[in-house]
Amino acid sequence: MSASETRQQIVDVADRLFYEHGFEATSFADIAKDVGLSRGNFYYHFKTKDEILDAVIAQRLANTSGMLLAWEQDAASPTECIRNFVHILIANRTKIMAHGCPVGTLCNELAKLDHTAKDRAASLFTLFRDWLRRQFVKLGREEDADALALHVLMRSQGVAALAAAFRDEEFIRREVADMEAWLHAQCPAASNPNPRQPA
Amino acid sequence: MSASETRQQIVDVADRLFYEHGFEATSFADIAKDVGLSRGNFYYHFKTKDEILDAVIAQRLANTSGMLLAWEQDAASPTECIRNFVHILIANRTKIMAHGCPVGTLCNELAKLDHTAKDRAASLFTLFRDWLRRQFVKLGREEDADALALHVLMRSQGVAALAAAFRDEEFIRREVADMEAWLHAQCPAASNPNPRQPA
DNA sequence: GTCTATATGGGGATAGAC
DNA sequence: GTCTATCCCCATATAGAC
Repeated sequence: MSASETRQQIVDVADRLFYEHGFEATSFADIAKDVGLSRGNFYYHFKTKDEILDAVIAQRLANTSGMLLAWEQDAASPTECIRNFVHILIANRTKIMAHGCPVGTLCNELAKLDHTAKDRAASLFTLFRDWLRRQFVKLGREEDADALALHVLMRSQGVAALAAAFRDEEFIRREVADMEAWLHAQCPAASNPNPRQPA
Repeated sequence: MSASETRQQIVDVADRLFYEHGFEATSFADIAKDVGLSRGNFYYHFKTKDEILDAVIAQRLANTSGMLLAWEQDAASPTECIRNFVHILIANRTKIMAHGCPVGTLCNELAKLDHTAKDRAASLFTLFRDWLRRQFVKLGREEDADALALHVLMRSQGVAALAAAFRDEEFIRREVADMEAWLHAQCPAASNPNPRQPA
């Protein structure tokens, strides 16, 4: 196998394990085992655990950027864009109930560890924040677009946190519906040619 | 020093360190150092790290119960009670911006570790949930009291998570004010003899 | 590029002196 | 009740053969 392919596999596995069990609790041996690599060979690809974390965050930033850009190109309206974001909670409900929000929990852990990468992890939030702000600007809410973006982010974080604590799928669906109602109330005049049902 | 005093000191220090740095990242040596105890002597008071965690959670449950009970006895109305809860975000803003919500981040970590104590940590949420539900019942919202309670909890979790990621105090104050407006809209007929300003 | 073997350090936990 | 000394395991990280 080529070095780049192996490296990619390592990042993919590390990404998943960091999400499922946390950064600190995931050992090199865990990653190597799932990739099917010896611990020794591991260091050919990554010198330190922090290097893997950097690669994982970089990949998440790239994937998230791509996803948001695609949404912006495909969605019929800014409202539809924001709805897409909110519906991540339902689409990923199983994983969220098991492990929480991938971004929120990582930021949490790195902040407690006072890890050097904590700000880069938080920049994942900034990606969503700026993108949401842009949607609200398009909806004519220039003045409080950033506050609205943070409000949507805040709600999704709260839903993910409680959904994980209580393992309550009905709670997720209820709060997503409430966010859609809130969204509609924020921009009542917004065009909405392709309405989607709450669940 | 008596055994019970030393034990209490250990629990207090562990409580703080678990909050500031997380459960796993806090070592026996860290706790012992802050208490002024040798690692060896430590095991006279607690046999395992999980025992300390149990004691910390038990203490948090007791303290929280006491606080909620006192609020219920002192507050002029259920609305005032809920407002007290929401205002924890402002009262503890410095610590929240640094380390997040003590309950949410602990539940998070224990869930990822699949720790046996994760459900007991989540019961801290249940304490708030049941208490909030009771307040909404008093306000005449029997039918959806639990959903409203979860909604308030959800918002406070979301605010704590983002406040920690962005270190934004203004965001906290804005969202607390928004929650108070929401609360007022939920129970417009509720008596409110002692209104409190948003900040 | 992949392996085995190994160095090094930290953390949980124990034994036993005082 | 407190201490020092120590054991054991696991995790990061390295060296060097293949």
